[in-house]
Amino acid sequence: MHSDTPFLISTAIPYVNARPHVGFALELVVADAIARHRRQRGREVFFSTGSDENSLKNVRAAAELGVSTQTLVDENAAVFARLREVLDLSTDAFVRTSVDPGHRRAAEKLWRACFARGDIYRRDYRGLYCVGCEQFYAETELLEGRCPEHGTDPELVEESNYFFRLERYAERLREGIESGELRITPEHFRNEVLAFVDRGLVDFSISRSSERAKGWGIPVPDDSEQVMYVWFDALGNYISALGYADDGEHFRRWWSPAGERVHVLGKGITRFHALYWPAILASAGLAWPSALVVHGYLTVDGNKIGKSMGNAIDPAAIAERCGVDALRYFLLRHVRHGRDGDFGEARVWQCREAELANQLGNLLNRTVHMITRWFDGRVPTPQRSDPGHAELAAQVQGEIERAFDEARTDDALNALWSLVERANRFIVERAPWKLAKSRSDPETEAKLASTLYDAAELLRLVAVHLRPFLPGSSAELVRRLGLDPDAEADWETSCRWGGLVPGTRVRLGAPLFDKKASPLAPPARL
RNA sequence: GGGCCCAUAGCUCAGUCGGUUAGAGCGGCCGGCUCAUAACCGGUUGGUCCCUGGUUCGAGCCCAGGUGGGCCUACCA
Repeated sequence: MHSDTPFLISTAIPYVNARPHVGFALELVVADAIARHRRQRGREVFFSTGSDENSLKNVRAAAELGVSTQTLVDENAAVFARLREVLDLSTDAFVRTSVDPGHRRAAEKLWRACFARGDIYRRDYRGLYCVGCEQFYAETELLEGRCPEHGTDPELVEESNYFFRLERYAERLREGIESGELRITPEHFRNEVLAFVDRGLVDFSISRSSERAKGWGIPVPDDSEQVMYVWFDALGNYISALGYADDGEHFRRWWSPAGERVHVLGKGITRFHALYWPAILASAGLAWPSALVVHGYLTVDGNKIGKSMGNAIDPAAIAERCGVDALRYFLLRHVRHGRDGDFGEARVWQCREAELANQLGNLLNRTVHMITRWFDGRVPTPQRSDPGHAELAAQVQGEIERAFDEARTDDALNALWSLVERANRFIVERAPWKLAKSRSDPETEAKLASTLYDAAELLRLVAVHLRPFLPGSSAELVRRLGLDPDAEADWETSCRWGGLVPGTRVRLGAPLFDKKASPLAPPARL
């Protein structure tokens, strides 16, 4: 893989009818870790996110609050955009579908391209429509003829909409997914999509009457009576972020078949990304995404997250109390890739204390203290490093690379943690505090020096690998080891054992993860 | 109604192709150590593998039927 191959990564763009909750923080953080990891390995990365503002749900939410739709959307989009700082994200673009001029033009251009291909046609449609839900229901979905959400009688609505010829792309989609042209991870979501294709794909509606949409949304080109179905315009954000509307150099570079194009999304919208979106792209003569990374949903203390449940946790509040890195750490290690996971502030505190403070923070502290005390704060020269350490370094690097290839951040962190565990065990085995009592013996002195070098070098490797996950803590770790966090380093070189130069001056400092910060004393039993 | 996913230790989860005594981390308990943030290290405790039936010499794993939870459900087939 050439280092100049472009790597594009995106999150889905959420509705902004309410404030963000931790579930979306998971998606952002997973995408961010992947983006940072690829940059670290020398790739050029473009990481985009944004907000889906043309949804009818936003219109409804605004009406309930008695504010204009644009006002609601502006305010909430700002809160989502602020997550960049709150969650320490490395995003390069934030697309706002209701205000970015480039987005509207991109959606129009995409529509026209599909239309020119003959994949968009008009058809009469009649269905049972619930005004409360703003959506159509099949008869079988109704409960005793009534809306399952509201218990009201649906209206029989008849209108003419535009449709996309999905059926035409069924075989093309199946082949692309089976061959891995479009990778879907984890595999069980790929299987679900293929099973869905097997049952037959039918054309889908891509517009609504302007009246039903309350005038909100992007008008269909050359037909002001209709607005685009929100999914058509929302999916387009991935290319409007790159400047598709102007077909400039930036767009051609990043949405190029030569690079990688990865979408990170929640399991609920897999179908839109695995079928509708590639079909639209194929119709418009554009490349497909190369991979979909599908994540599961979070529950909170075992309960589904919902506004009506009043348990929509604000990720900013968690980051404020526990620290961004503890939140990122929990989401990236303790929520398994592609699976649902349970979130709770007590869980974050618990792993912050047990793993971040006790295992990692204390490892740094004890190592720096010993070097300061016995070697005047300078990393000693090792006579002979433990040969197992170079081997471990290579093994961990390989495991992390393989895990990231499949977006398994949890496994990558597990692999990384074996370095932390190894270092703590190694220190106890060597018992440097005993060696320090017989320093007049050259053999003992050499052993002491080698022991502390190895501990510090293991910590350097931890910092290298921790960087995509906990960028702030990684940088601080690097500073404590007396190195420059901003120094650019080649991936292979930085992963190799022995990078720490003897004589480097380490720095004492406040605990990396201060346990006194925990409000939960004692930590909750889980 | 249909499609799909999940269920293994108190908690979070591994468990390969069906193969001997079902594993890890966290928590609990006991011990060691004193460099360190009362941290660290070792040992140990802990199981109705959701239920019922089937296939098999042998099932956590395969098959059928249930139970519980989750996601999707399109002009429906």
